[in-house]
Amino acid sequence: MARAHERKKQPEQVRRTLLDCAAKLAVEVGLSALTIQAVADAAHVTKGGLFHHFPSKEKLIEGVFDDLLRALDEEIDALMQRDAVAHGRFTRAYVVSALRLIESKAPSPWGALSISMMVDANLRKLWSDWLRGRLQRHADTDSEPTLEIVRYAADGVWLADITDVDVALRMDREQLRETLVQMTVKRDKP
Amino acid sequence: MARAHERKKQPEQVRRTLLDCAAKLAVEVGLSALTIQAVADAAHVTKGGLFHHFPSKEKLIEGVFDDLLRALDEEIDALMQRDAVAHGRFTRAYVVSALRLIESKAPSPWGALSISMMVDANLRKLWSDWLRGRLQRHADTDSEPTLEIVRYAADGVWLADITDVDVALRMDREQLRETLVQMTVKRDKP
DNA sequence: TTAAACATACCGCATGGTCGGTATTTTTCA
DNA sequence: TGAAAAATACCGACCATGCGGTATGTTTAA
Repeated sequence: MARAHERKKQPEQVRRTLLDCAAKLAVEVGLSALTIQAVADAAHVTKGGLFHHFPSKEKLIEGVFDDLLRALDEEIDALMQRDAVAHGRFTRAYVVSALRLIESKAPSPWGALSISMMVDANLRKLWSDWLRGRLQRHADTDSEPTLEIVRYAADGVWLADITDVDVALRMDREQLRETLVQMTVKRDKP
Repeated sequence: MARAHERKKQPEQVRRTLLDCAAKLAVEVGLSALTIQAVADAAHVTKGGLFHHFPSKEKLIEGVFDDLLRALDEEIDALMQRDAVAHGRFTRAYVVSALRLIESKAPSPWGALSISMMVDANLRKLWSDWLRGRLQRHADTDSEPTLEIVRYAADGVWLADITDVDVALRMDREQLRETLVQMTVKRDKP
């Protein structure tokens, strides 16, 4: 098939640009206010061009979301590899990833997208499937009740952050992460 | 045709019906897909009639949301009154309320509304203010780090529920609530 | 009579999506 | 090799429609 070096025009490049622009715009204006036209403009493509790559707005969003999930997968995998302790390994990576996502100053598409994920049943399923998959994969190390609660707490922290619920009484991220991670270590029976 | 001898409608009644219908519809179709026309239809009123009571769609939603917050306030207050232990009293009520909201079979407006709350900056502020207010009010009993984590976890559980993220590996609500409540009791220094 | 509480009709407009056409590669095959 | 053929990538004008909102008329309670 494709044998020569890809030095000429980039056929797949436009699709990528579209995806990137959609993600970027989703951060700026929120997914609910995201318009196909704006994405096309940002990618220096007409609406017709966009619809050539994606059959519908829905599919475009799904594409962006897929990207995000893949990136999250990679990050979590990397974290888990560096973790020597088996018990709660995934949960720790989950917590750290979640906190890291909201810590990074540069607004990642996660904020806008994950909010919309909750609104859109389609995206919800993508997320649900992703999480279920990982949990099944790590059932041997991460199904302890305490670990579940820790994951829930991470979700809560993350939620509070992306929704800008800042109540000024909270402990800082550092402490929060430390405490949560601490909770994942197995308690020895006294 | 229209029966002439129907009881007169109280003026405030229509407003209430509008609010209720909006809440109900928000559950069914999601707030982002909620249309003013649908609300008016459901309340057996025309769009003009609706706009007589609410100057804009935004205000209508806000009205519904206000209702929810008031109801939550009442529930939490009631729970706190029945709680003899001071430490973590609010957090316990918060947890129980949150879990109860998603436990009730009848879908409450909380699901759809709180999802949209995250999307809409306006509603986010309402929530943020509400929470900050309560936390300040109970600063003496509910500012321990552990309690904060418990509240986060409650948020996470609630989030997982309203977003239908069902991963089949979770512990049941009963156990979850019990564990969380248990975490709110003050640990004696060993 | 008067003001509130509705109904009716209509508007502006943004938006997702379509459709026919065209330029540019890639493939086919004599 | 190279020219025809076909597939691909994109343009740009257009459409259908639903939506929030308004302007104004009509009924009802007091």
